[in-house]
Amino acid sequence: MVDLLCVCVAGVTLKVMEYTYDEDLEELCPVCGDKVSGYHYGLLTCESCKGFFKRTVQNNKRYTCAENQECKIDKTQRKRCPFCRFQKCLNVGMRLEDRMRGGRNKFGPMYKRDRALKQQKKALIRSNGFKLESTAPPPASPLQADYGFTGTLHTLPTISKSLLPSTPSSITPTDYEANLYGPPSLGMAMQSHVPLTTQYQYTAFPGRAIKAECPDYTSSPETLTGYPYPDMYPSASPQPPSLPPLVLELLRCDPDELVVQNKIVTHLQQEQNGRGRLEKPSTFSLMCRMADQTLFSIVEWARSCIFFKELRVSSKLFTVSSTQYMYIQTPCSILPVLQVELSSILSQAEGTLSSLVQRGQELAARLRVLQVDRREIACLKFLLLFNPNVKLLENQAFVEGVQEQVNAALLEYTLSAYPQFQEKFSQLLVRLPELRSLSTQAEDYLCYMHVSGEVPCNNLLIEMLHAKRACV
DNA sequence: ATAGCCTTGAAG
DNA sequence: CTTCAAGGCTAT
Repeated sequence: MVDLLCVCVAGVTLKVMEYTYDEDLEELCPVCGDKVSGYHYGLLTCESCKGFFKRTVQNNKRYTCAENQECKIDKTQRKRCPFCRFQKCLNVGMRLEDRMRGGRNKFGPMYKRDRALKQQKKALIRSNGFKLESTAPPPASPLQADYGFTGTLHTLPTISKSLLPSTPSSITPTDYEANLYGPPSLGMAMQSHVPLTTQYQYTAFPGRAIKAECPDYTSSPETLTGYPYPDMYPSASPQPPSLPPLVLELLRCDPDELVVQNKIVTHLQQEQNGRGRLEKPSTFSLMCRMADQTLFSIVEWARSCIFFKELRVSSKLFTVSSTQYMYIQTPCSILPVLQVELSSILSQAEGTLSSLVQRGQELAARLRVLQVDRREIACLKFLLLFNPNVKLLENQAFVEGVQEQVNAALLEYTLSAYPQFQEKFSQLLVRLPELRSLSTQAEDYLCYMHVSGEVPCNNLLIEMLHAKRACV
């Protein structure tokens, strides 16, 4: 249970704006911005860039750039510098991998997965009325001319199907989506409840005087999967202490870790099943995909949570620059299910990654010592999401208000739940900067890997990265 | 050389 | 059978 407590940090900025329906969701060619005509050589591109890439490779063309090899490529200027155009083709991920005329080639399963990913994104946007603002493709970096063409595309580790827990053998797009959004109890819990949005004005903390009757299931420790009340700090009475209303509310929209974990595992299995067992394992790629799925869960959570909804009403465009977001338990509990040993990651991974994992584990260990329970985790997540230190937020006052409220609720809770451990509150808060710095390090690493072309394309993680660079 | 349209043909 | 990306063709 709590011994599985572990931390996954996503260095993430969610740039969110109210979605207007006249804005088209159509994809643009990542090379020149023209209209896409389908998947070509690994990704969605326009007809002309497809033809250009084909000609270049088929006829073994060599171009030279008259400028500094950093020409802008767009629809009107794409003819100007074939060198830079081809460079961009490679940089955005066009590949000639064992292609064949007609039919489905090796890219086939990848296209399918990519489509599924886009479906997810669309559904996310539709369902919450937000648009995840993703920005232009990565800046064309001066990579070696012979960059690419070798397997950065198919590097997911082979996960033996037979060893994994059983999953539905096939998932239709509909099933897939349903699976993504989980049981209705997760996201919908909010809507079926009293309109608490009015209860928690950011200016006024409802006050400790208000004691909830706690009719809710969240008040019963037995139903809190994974985070039982530690017996080490027994409260005076056999019944659980009543929770501050805000803590209750935060818990209510906090998804069950196991459910989240299951969703991610299922997705990874599905991916792997569509991929076959031939490909070589790559730890990094697996972790990217894991992180990517974790992100979906984060977005899910954020959109269903109380204060986030408030923000949306009060501001047209804002950036939840929660740069640091803690996700509990993900890698350490998922990896064993996937039959991947953490130690093997540490040995396989090169320096930076393994030091990241190590730091994460150390932090997790420190949290473990604190016996963080589920209610506290729910609070910590909010404290990370609504981070007033990030100046990009428009409604600074609101964010600070949230911080204040959550802080107060957490303090109240820890004091009443763990009277023997008076410093628990401050001990918890002291971990936040560590989390943030780990998150930043993870982000930098991801950025570096992305520039080197190592991150699988069409990764939500990367989109977030771009969104962040764009608004800093 | 470019880019829009056409044909092919494996996979579902 | 249909789908749809790779490759071919050709007016610009």
